Amino acid sequence: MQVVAVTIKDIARLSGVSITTVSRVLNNRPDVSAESRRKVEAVIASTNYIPNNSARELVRTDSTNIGLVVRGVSNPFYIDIIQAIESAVTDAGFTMVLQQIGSDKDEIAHGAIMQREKRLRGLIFLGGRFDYTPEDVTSITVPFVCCSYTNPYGTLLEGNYSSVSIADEDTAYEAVRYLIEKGHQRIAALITATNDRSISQLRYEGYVKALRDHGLESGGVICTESYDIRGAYEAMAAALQDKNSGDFTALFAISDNMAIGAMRALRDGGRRVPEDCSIIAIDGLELSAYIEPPLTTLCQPMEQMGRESVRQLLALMNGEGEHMQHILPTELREGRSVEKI
Amino acid sequence: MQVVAVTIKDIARLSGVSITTVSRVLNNRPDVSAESRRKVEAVIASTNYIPNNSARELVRTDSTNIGLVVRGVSNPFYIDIIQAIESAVTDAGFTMVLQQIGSDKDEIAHGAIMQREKRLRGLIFLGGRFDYTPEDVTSITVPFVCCSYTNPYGTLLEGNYSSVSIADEDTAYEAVRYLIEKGHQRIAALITATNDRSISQLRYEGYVKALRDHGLESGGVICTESYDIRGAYEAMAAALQDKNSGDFTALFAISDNMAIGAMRALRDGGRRVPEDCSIIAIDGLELSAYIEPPLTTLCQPMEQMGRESVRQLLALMNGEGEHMQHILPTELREGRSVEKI
DNA sequence: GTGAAAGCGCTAACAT
DNA sequence: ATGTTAGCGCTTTCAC
Repeated sequence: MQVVAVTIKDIARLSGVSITTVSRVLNNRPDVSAESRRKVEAVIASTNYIPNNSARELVRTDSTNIGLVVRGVSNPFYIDIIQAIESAVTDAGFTMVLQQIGSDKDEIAHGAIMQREKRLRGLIFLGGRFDYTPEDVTSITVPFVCCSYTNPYGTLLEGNYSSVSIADEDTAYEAVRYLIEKGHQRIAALITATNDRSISQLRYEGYVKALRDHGLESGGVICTESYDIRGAYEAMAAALQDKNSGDFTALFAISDNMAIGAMRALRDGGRRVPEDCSIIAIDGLELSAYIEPPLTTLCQPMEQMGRESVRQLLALMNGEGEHMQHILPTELREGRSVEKI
Repeated sequence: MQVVAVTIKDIARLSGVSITTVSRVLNNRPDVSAESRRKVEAVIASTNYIPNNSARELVRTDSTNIGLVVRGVSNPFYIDIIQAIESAVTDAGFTMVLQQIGSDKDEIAHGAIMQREKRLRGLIFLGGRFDYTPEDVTSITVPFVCCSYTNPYGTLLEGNYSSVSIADEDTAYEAVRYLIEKGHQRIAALITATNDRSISQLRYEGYVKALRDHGLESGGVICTESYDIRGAYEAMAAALQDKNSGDFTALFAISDNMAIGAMRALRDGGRRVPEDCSIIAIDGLELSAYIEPPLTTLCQPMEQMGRESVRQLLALMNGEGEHMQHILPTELREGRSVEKI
């Protein structure tokens, strides 16, 4: 099955012109006679010739590649962002090169490798770590933008990197305040961990602050193993078994996905949603509006987040923009998962 | 921001050895003295040097790349398959190169290009067209496997290509028979089109056959613009407005996603699920088990489908296997979306 | 309008 | 154990 590749040399030989002329045809250069062009194109078509990209990239000094490193393959929240980024990148005349990596991998290292391999002009990180050090960042020598997260713990200087995200802590605060305004006093939180330096931690901190500002005790903090539905289901099911937990009238979940898992566990435990337990979440997946009951959630502007990341990156690439932390607003989408009590 | 790249030559110069020695260190060859290796590694670390992959791939004759072309970016059904493929490919010592393309794009053309650019040893197509011609296929000169679909209309000879999929028509038949066994007589179908040569058409044919075999009339065929939730919602909502439609006690949806959209539209139209309308679908998304009511669906063995595709591909690559159409079984997962009447 | 020749960064004989 | 050398397939001066 080993096929001997057709090269530019073969095309040149078969069409009776030089390699240079073939190259010109390949790159749509004007300085080729119609006659030569026709011959070369005919040979290319008949041989199924496809230029070797490695060779092209090796010799070319410029490129139009923008890299996108996505951390955490199966996060449904990313899909719309990826599409927005892809279309914005394409609109700007660049090519998006996507790389997915597991949540246990280091996106900076991958980005650095990709930058060289693909001769990237810029990089976007989607869903990355929070604790970059200035040294980490030096391995990336092209402009980059953090999309959907920022560097809240100040391990980077604000003027030294760019990000586009929501205000996680504030958004969580708003979600919890919404529940409080609906009369809830015992509000539980469904998170991954209180101190894992992740989005979960930020949203948890918003939850804590909202409770404190309103003089409320926590209705329980339920931690999951993972961000997925099943993890949320199991954590909630376990919490309901626990006699010390479960005494809450409302739940704040850090993601729609986790809210859906928790909702099922609540029902399986004999609690109705929202009659016995209200639920609010953050993310705003399209799906969440279709389930029963429709989930009340704070929507991230995914489309805008993607486009804004690209806009910022292009500005940096052109040497125009300053580094900045772009904070986008979220929007409450009321479903029927929260009830006034 | 234009950074002059560090090359192997610089590393050689800075560490006082030849380029070859650096190359040996890079490729973990044994024939380098500990001393040289140490020096080279130190220089590499201090310069953040990353080998230029284009140059490596250009000169290498072999590669360990297997390409995966995914058609239709946002299909949630693919995510588990992709992960299964990735892990199987990695386990076999190969690297998976993923490329997503829109449903309006031609995966064969992309695969052909990718094959050359990435020096692929094999290709897997996930979610492709049904109507390949033998000529289309000639542009792919490495072994390939069609995953999740096959070539049911016989435009290819069976012994000339490989595929791993479910029996779409039979599975749809089974779904509809399940509804019939539950006492339903007026069963509607939610599909994209009756004759678009897609999975939708195959499943529609299974629906038609099941009705015919049981002497039933169709309860209505509802066609959507697209495979997504919203498209299904709108199509169903429109059907319910139509006085001539809507006279069904059960719905067969060709995908979980579409079932979820339809379920919402039914409820918004004042119908309870399953009391007023039962629903069954095909796919078996994890999510579908968590919604209310849990969706009754015929699960595709996504994990197995991915692994089997890789197994078949590796066999072809080794010149061992024969071309074959692998048909995997589906499994009924009963939720509570179907009621006996 | 066309071609010869240099070289992109790297690997792999083939010396030594 | 190490270095010298010849290309991989392509683009790009620079002549003509």
